[in-house]
Amino acid sequence: MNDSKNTRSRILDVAEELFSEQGIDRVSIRDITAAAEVNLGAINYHFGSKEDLIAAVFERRIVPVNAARLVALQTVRESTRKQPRVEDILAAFIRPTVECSGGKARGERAFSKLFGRCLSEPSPEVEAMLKRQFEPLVEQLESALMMALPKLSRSDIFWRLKFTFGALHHWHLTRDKFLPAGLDPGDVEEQIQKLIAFTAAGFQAA
Amino acid sequence: MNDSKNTRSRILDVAEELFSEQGIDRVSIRDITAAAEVNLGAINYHFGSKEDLIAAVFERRIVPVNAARLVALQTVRESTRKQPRVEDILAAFIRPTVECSGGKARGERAFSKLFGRCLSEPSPEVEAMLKRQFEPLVEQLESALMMALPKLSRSDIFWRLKFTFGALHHWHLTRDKFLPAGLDPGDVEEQIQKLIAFTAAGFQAA
DNA sequence: GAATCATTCATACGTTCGTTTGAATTGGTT
DNA sequence: AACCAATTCAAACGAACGTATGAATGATTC
Repeated sequence: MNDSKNTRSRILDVAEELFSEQGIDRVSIRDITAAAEVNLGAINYHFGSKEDLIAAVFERRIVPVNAARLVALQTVRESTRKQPRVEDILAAFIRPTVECSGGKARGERAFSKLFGRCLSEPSPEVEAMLKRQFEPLVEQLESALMMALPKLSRSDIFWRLKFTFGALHHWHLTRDKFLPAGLDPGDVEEQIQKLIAFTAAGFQAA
Repeated sequence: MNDSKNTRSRILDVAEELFSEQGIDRVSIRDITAAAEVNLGAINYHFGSKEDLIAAVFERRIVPVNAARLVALQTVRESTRKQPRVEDILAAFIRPTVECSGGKARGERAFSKLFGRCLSEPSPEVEAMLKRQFEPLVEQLESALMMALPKLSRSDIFWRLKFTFGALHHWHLTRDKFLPAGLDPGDVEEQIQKLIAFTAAGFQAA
């Protein structure tokens, strides 16, 4: 068990959790190193700078998620010769964001919030990274949706996809917040099905 | 023309624009006072602290918007004896967020981004303020939606409303970002209609 | 026109931030 | 045992932060 790897990955895990909980700007590298029980200099040694750590934290999650999305999308396209189902396309887009979180418990929640937060982080570096990571995915998504919904204009596809992004990420970000008392939130699978049903119906609106 | 009022409102305007553009945590009070061309001490003098300024900036916009939403919602309920239309309820929820922005141009964009940002700000103070400002509105919204869609469970209403929140706020936050080249974004009215149509269809999903 | 109040101003305080430095420590190789 | 590269460590750096202070300035009232 390499000790360096331990330090590095412990920093990544702690940073992910703190970023998820408080947002990037409210977490100092001293917060991270203290919680990870590593030396203050460890972040700059292993990652170079705070910005590089931020990129590493987000990319560690987003890269495999978007890769899984592209694979799932390709599967949908291949399994249907003519028109893919909207639900299947949206499921290919939505499901990997929960399935790639690995274990459950608080690790899952941290990832979920981190993922939800990434689209609302005001940092220009994060925004540039998002654009890079999401561009090919959005392209494939739009193309698949145009096949599934040939009546829709490019503009309609674009905006409805944006609404879907918003619903998905807001769900990730606040799924354990603002819960009214006495309402059973149900399990994750239920919530995902609700989200897919909601957005699929939105796409199929007249 | 009271000079104090000028300073106070100039601070509010500048703070709103900077918060919208960069997020709360990335804007220092020195940024604000410099852009507003007022003295560094002006913020602490007029508002007490940065936290109080933040609250003032958000509440100045959210209070009238949520008030207008409640009025519009009441109008919908009164104009229909039995079942209100889902589209009308959602319009009562969505339209005030653009109509209360006052003038157009960059002022509107600043308000729009500020509004989109408020739900994703990680500050606990902002979150507490949101809960206070949105609780009565959400109550009315859920009640009206249950009348319009009696087949839906409370849980369904809750989650679909959350998805709607996400779509609305993400639209506000990024409506001039990630626009693909060669796509006419259309005007605001078009986009709102698309959003209402999308979410209304989502609510009416089987 | 003197006194009183609200506002503006320049300046400084203490804290926290990201980063750097150079020495100490570790683990593996010869 | 000696060496070397990788890693950890304590300490310090300058910059930026929110806030506080007391003197100047302006307007209002008597």
